Amino acid sequence: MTQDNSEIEYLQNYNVHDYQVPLTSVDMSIFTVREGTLQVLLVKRAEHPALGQWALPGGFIDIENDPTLDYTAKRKLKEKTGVDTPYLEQVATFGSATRDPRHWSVTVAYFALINSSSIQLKKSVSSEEVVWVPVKEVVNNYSLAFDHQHILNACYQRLQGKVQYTSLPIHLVPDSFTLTELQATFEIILEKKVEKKSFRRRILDANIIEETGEMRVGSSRPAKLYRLKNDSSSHYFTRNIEGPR
Amino acid sequence: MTQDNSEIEYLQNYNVHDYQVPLTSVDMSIFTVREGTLQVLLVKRAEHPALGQWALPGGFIDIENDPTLDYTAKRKLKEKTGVDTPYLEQVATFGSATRDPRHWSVTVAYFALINSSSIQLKKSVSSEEVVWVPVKEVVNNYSLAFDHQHILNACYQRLQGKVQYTSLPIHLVPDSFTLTELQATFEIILEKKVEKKSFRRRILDANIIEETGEMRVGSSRPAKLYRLKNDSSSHYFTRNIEGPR
DNA sequence: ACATATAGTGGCTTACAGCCACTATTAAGT
DNA sequence: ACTTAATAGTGGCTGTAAGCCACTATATGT
Repeated sequence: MTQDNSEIEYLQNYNVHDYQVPLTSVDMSIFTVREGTLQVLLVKRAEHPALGQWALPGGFIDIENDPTLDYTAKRKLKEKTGVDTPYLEQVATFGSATRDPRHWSVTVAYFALINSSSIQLKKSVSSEEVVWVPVKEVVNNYSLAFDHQHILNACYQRLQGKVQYTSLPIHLVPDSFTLTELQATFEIILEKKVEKKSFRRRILDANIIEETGEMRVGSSRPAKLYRLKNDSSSHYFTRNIEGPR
Repeated sequence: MTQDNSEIEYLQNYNVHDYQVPLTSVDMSIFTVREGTLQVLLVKRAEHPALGQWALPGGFIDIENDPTLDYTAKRKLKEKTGVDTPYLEQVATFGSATRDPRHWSVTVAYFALINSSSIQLKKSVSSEEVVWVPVKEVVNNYSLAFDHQHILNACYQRLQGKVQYTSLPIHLVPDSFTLTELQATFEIILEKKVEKKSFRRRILDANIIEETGEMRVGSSRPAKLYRLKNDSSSHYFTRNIEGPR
């Protein structure tokens, strides 16, 4: 069915402000692994409401300039970190009459994974106060603005859950990495040890990484460096990683 | 940090209509298994825009009366089907400048699973035209309003994906069911045969159902009837179901 | 009684994760 | 030069849950 005259007329007379609509925003958990822990980026709110409180970065959709919701998320990420091509995943949407003191409000939560070598970039981008904080610390003894604690929890649980059966942590290590470094990243997120042999079999059999030809040299036997293969997205395993009992 | 005077003042002067906000709605894929296929409920749009086209049931958040987004979804479901306590899961949120001709628009997609014995109820609830259509048919040769085809696809893929490692189809069979009936439901969604013995082991070992004590009698050996155990949510298996090669 | 049909099981095979000890390869210390 | 420490990487067995398929069990219909 195509547009007829009555539809054209309807659209001409349509005015958004005739309706009560919720506020709609995007909030993100930007994760990285630094200093041996999973950390999340927080900003200190520079405006009302919740002025001065720590919060997840986010903001309203820019109706004039954002073509899509994903674009809004990417824009926010770039504003805070300077990072352009992260792993970005939509997690869930939270909406209620009470989560924002201003109005009925809806927020779409995303998480982004950026590797620790990208995070230099963030410093000079914005004048806001911005910090990296270990997720565990935030979950246990921080108080974030609005329901951001709850949102962060949802993002963290999604991440932790997916690490059981995907190769997501590849996006948290630098472009070239050793298997031991990758395993350590898995262990940090899972909060448990992973068995070396089965980990290596799993990753190698998945056929998602390739040797760079280079080696990482240190104070002992050098290790092969790998990179992500086609830059294709994530691999899904058919079994969960279990780890030693 | 608690509210100070400047925050109170800010909130008093706040007016939603000073800002450009997107329209925000909820759309749902309501699934059931009927006549041996997975079907989805469609409504014929009775209003502009896309008047007369088939669409997923959904609508705007009722700012005055809906406390949460989930409530909006439940309300819509009840309006269309009369069903009160379905399995309801949020799938994803789609937002762009172009998906609705009226305005920048955001929609939160849910799917609901209801069992085939509940669907009597739907008839008299609303005067709108409402139909059950096999999902495969819609995906292949229907044209739905807005981006609803795309939304349906996302819901369908989420469902199909989760059936590999959860017990979701329990919500698509009547309150008491035989293992063979449950297996058939899995097979319909997965679009492949499932091996009888391993299916039964898997479900029984998960400890999520219990015998009712009754039997389903037919034209051959009667089968034990089971019910969902604690009404607890879904079980997650650590391995995907594979099915015969 | 016997055929038919579906319910339900026994017991082997297969796939892949865990386990753990063994070998390999480097830098640093003497 | 040789030894030690340290981390990289592997061989080969065990364990778990899925697949396979033939077998038994229990009803109805004639």
